[in-house]
Parts: sequence; structure tokens; C-alpha cells
Amino acid sequence: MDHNEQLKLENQLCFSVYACSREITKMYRPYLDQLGLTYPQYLVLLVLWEHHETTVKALGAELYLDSGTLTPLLKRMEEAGLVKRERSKEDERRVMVHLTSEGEELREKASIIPDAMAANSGLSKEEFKKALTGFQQLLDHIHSVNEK
Amino acid sequence: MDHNEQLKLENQLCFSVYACSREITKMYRPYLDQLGLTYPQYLVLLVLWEHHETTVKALGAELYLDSGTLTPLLKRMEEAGLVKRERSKEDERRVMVHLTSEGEELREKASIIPDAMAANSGLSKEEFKKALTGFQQLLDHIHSVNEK
DNA sequence: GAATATTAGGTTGTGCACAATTTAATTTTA
DNA sequence: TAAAATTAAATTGTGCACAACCTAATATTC
Repeated sequence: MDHNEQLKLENQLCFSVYACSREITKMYRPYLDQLGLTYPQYLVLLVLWEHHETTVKALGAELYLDSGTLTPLLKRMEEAGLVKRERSKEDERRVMVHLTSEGEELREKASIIPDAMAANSGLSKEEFKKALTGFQQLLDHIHSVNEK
Repeated sequence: MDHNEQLKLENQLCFSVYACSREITKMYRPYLDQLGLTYPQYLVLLVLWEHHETTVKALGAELYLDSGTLTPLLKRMEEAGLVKRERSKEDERRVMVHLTSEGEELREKASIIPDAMAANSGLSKEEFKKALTGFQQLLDHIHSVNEK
């Protein structure tokens, strides 16, 4: 493989990830539309369904998003009645985010989504696992490079 | 692997792709900033450096983007003096997009980018190839599912 | 060749993403 | 403990993404 070919490959890989990400979001859309959610909002709920309460900071660390993205997103979710935001009493710099009962209830309705997605992806369980392992390694590596 | 575990895996894979895409864009940013480009603009240039001239429609098909995204993006690139947009004389529905000499010249300056990216990714050539193959398959599959 | 359908782009409105800056609260240090 | 540094969110501004809709040009059908 010559140098030029290598460069093309690299461009293609980055592009594939970029395009794939958008296509995945598009795949979720019809299901999330029924729940009145966007994909990033769904990710926030996935975190909250596990932890029930968290901070903006912790959410950002989990989802790799900063307050510039999360603050307006969480405000929209609060407006929709899914979460509640309030300053921590112990440390007033922090904003605690927790589910409302409505946000909690959405968990049931959303439970069909992962099955539908897995079916649409066309991957077997084994392929899933392999893809995930490779991906998380790449993600961790790039993230650490970006942090520097 | 039980059902619940499978669902978590699926969520993690989609999230990894989503987060990875943003981290890759972030990795490009310092290099692209020097050229006054964004990542989607760089992708447009990659296409034009190959073909020299294309249509909005064809660009959209290559990059999986629609006119709602491309029209304002191309206008900004035109404003920056990188491309020229003009209606086709043969079929006035089409808008031809071609490089200016300035856009052509940027190719030289951009040539260091792929090397830097490949080094940052931490992948060997073999890993690159394997990742790319898996990815394009996934992309094609999901894209075809979404088209239906 | 007039009516209909299709196609290519553009426009509008909403929601991320993120850099850069600001504000306020808490910690650290002199 | 007062000053300096750090931290957590919020704000502002730019640029995608994309759905829904609109307009104009071309193709098709009758």
C-alpha cells in the first residue's frame, strides 16, 4: 500500500464514522419522534434511568458534551416536563439534574427502541461485540489525544 | 449474554459512533482552523480536489447531505473565495460547483492533514483497513434501511 | 402541446455542537 | 483571612444537520 493510498484510507475512515453517526441518528428518529425526543435527549435519559440524579458536569463527562450544549438541551427537557434542574445546596456551583415521574415513565415506552435498532443494524451479537470493542478503544484514544 | 446486556451493548455501540464522530472532528479542528475550514467544508474540498466540478445533488449523494445543509455551507465557501456556484446552462435546475484557483491552491496546504490524523488515531495500517471495511458495511446497511 | 409529475435547489425553523467569554461559588495559598 | 486560582454553569455567536415546505425547470403522459 503506497502513501497516497494510506491517506485516502484515513480520509475514508473518518468520513465513514462521521456519516455513520448521522445515519444512526436518522435510524433512531422515527422511534424517538413518537416520544418527542431527540437522540442527545435520549442519551441524557439513558444516563438518568441508571443514576436517577446527576450533575451537568457529570453528564458532560459521560456524554462528552459541554455546558454550552447541555444547558439549553436540559432546559428544553425541563420545559417538556421530563427533568428537573436545581442548584445543589451543598455546592451552589453545581446544578443537580433529576428525573420527573414523567421522565421516569418514559422508560417503559422507550424499551422497544434498542430491540428495533439492533434488528435494523444488521449485525449479529458477535459482530456487535467486536465492533464495540474496536470503537471504544478508538474513542478513548482519540479523546485522550484531544485532551492534551 | 442475556437480553438486557444485549440492549446495553447496542446503546453503547451507537453512542460510541456518535461520540467518536465528534472527537474525530475535534481532532481535525486545529489543523483545519489554520486553513479557515470546518470539517464538512474540508469534505467538500476533498470531493472537488478529485473531480474539480460537480453539482449540489452529486455532492449531497457523496457526503450524505441534503440541500438544506449544503446550500448555506457552499455559500460560505463561495464567500471565502474557495468555490464558485453557477446554474447549469443545459439544465437550469442544477447548480454547478467548481473550485476557484484559491480553492485549488489550498490542496497543497492541506496535504499535511491526513498524515497528522493517521498518526493521532493510533491505528496501524491493518487496523485501519479492518475498521474501514466494517464501517462502510455498517454505513451502507443503515443507509439502505433509512432510505426505505 | 397542455396538464401532471418529477427533479434540483433554496428557505425556514428547530436543535444540537462547540469555542470563547462571563459570572458566581468554592478552594488554595500567601 | 484576604487575594488569587480554580471550578461549575450559563451565555453568546457561528456553523452544521435536517425536516418541512416552496419555487422553478424539465420530463412525462394524455
